Amino acid sequence: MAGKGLTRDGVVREAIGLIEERGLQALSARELAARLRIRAASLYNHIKSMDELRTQIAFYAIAELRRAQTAAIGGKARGGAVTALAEAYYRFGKERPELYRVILSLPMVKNDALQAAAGDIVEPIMAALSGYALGEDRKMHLQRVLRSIMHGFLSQEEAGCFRHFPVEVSESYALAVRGFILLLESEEAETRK
Amino acid sequence: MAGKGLTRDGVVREAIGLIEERGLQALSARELAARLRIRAASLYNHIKSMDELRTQIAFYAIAELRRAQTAAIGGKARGGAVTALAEAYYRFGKERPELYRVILSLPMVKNDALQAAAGDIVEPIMAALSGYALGEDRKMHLQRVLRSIMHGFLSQEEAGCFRHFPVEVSESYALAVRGFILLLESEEAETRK
DNA sequence: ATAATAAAACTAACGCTGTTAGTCAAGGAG
DNA sequence: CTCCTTGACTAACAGCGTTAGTTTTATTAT
Repeated sequence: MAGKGLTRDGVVREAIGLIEERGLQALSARELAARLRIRAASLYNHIKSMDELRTQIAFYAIAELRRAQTAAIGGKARGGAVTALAEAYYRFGKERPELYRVILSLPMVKNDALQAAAGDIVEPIMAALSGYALGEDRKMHLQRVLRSIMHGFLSQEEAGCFRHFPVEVSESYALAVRGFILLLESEEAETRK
Repeated sequence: MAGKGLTRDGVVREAIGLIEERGLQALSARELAARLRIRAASLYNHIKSMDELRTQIAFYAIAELRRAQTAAIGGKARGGAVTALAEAYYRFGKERPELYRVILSLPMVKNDALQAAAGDIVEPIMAALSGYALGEDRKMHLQRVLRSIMHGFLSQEEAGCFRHFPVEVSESYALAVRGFILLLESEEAETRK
């Protein structure tokens, strides 16, 4: 091995650090290279392209989000699990905004492996719904609904759409989650009948 | 007046055409200029910057979305109005995907006037909810919820998150809307009590 | 220890991006 | 007819990601 002991993961980690510190749009080849005390061209000994790097970062972001959600539902069931999951999702968006931005910016990229990874977020949600007596298809539909609510809410708050009206944002979110649980119970009753 | 009768609105319109034809990321100063049979630098006689142009495009996109929603709820009330609104929103995302992408990409930009315009989308939604007996604050919360559902759903579908599971996407959306109406009725009952 | 090898750094350059400065030509107003 | 504004132009800059080709450096084998 030659060089400065720099590894591919080290580059990714430095990129994440840069993003969390100075924002997603501050990530550039030259800026990242400077942080690593390297010239921009040398980055290409470790990564294939900046796009691939961004994909790698997205993998990390998705894994972190998934971890937070899985941890949140531990030991809980039904409404409690759903509420905890939704809160964990929200907290992630708030505490690591730049990392969450990476996930928000995914629609722009078209990458099969990444889309599959994004599907990983499905699992904890399905787990949270497992306490409800629902068919697999129904559960899948409902999982999409919950994901839409959480993702949509954070997107809009990030965009500043909620800023101009003087009613509590957290209350709106709680209401949304409550509505989802209502739907869950209604669907469960429908299934049982 | 000198030049080729080119106006600021003409530039914006050409940019929208370019975006709808070749995609949001195909929009560049030189590409747009070429379409107008002009050099890139000459664009700056009509627009202040590419960012300002993008903002202008976003204004248009938001106005169009709002128009579609307002038209959809015409003559309808309560559940019918909400369903029609949600369908119109979904259809807009499907029929003019690149224009909708512009709205999706808004979070990245921080622009006060634009955020205010984004608030315009509130109006038709509030109108759709007007048939329900709800306090103003409650209505505002619920408007946020519906917007989150619609926006979140299209975001995720755009991102390809729904692609890997063989259950109908439109059914998931219909379920989400049904759930929202359930919440609406529940909140109305709460208010009346 | 020294020579060979492979990894990782380097410099230089290309084509792309948005943008500014300075110039020139053409149409309308006094 | 002249003035002057308007909108086009050319030339250039700094930044971006990226590639090719070269040199350094660290490890391994002799």
